[in-house]
Amino acid sequence: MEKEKNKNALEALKNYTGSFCALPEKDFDQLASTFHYKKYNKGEVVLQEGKVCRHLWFIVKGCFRVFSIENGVDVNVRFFFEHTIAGDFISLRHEIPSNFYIVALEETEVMYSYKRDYKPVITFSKSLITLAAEFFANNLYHEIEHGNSFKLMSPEERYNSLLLKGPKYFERIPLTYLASYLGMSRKTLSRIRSHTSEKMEK
Amino acid sequence: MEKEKNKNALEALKNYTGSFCALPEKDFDQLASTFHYKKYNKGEVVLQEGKVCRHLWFIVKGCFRVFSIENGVDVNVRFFFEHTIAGDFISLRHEIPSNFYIVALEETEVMYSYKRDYKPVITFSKSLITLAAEFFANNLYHEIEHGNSFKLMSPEERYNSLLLKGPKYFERIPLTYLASYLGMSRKTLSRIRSHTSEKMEK
DNA sequence: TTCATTTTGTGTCAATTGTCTCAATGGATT
DNA sequence: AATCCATTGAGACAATTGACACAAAATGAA
Repeated sequence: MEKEKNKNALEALKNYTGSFCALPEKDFDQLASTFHYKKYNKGEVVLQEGKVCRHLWFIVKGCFRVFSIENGVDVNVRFFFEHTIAGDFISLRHEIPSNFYIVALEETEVMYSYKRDYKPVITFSKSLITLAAEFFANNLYHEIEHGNSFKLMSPEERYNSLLLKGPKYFERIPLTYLASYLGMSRKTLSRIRSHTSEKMEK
Repeated sequence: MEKEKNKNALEALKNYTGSFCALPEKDFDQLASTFHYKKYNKGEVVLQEGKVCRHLWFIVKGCFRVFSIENGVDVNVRFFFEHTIAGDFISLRHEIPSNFYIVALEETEVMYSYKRDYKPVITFSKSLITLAAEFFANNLYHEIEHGNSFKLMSPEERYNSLLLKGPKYFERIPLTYLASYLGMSRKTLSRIRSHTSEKMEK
């Protein structure tokens, strides 16, 4: 049973890496061998603020939210859904304490891998370095677009562009968390929503 | 004379790549051979909105601003200073028309390289792929931090954190451009500045 | 220097957004 | 069914921010 889950999870991981670049079987297997299966309960803390992030997580099923507490207020900076690689990339890279909490929003299955395990494997394989470069490039483009949205768009436009990214945000993430992710108060988000549904009725 | 400039520029490029990872002489030379020297006048358009970005620019001296015109308003999303690599990375990667203008804010000297020239060189060298991965990772971290600043900080805190990044922003970039980069109106930026200088006097 | 242009600071007023609050809603659990 | 708890929507009011306009200051060119 546990083996079965592991197999499916590795299959998903293989699809994920494959979406960036084709890896020789051997290289994928070596990378995959550094990953371990784990399940988090809803609400379980994945990474504690102040701790160095020493793994990354490939999410097989479920999602994480990344947040910090600023003056007692819960501010969500990011969400990770299934079939993406999660982690505090800044803490991972510089091996400094994380400024964020990571918590499972749902019951979440992951494959996780320690940096001390995957790093040397990647360093010695050209195809895995290419994978890493593609991964960072891909993340960079999404960060740029998300960051630009704060300069180029009004709160309402940011809301609409999140709608376009798919319904999963609104189906699975409480609005309170989405509000801070969109850089607005819960009240503003609520106003936008009632405003747009009014329009819909007309 | 032109050769002399070229030599200095390549020296700067070498320092820059060296800050990410040590490259074998041969690999650096191959990469460097794809770069050409060019000088832009102040105000000169480097990339036109709607055009595909086909090069990247290593800035030897001077700076670029990246902006788009939203409803007739000039919104600055990024600045590139000397000793960094500039470009519209999204347009470059996907070879789609850029949403942005890039314009020289000062008289600017660059080494530029076409993607069609540098891409194949990088692809065949493990150390150059590593360089690319480090480059993307480094940019990603800065983008993450900048993006988070819109969720975690007030306009005034964003202003202060830009001050901490060094005086070059305020010495070389008109406040009008900085305001939109910081996601606030010129009026708000001006208020913050007069507010903080009041405090300084007390 | 002189003139034109760009950049900046600020006043006024309107619009937007936020804080605080509480009641309604909807699950989940027993 | 009854209870608990997390989530949501919205009212009242305050604070922040923005749009517009204009004058002062700085900059650059002739």
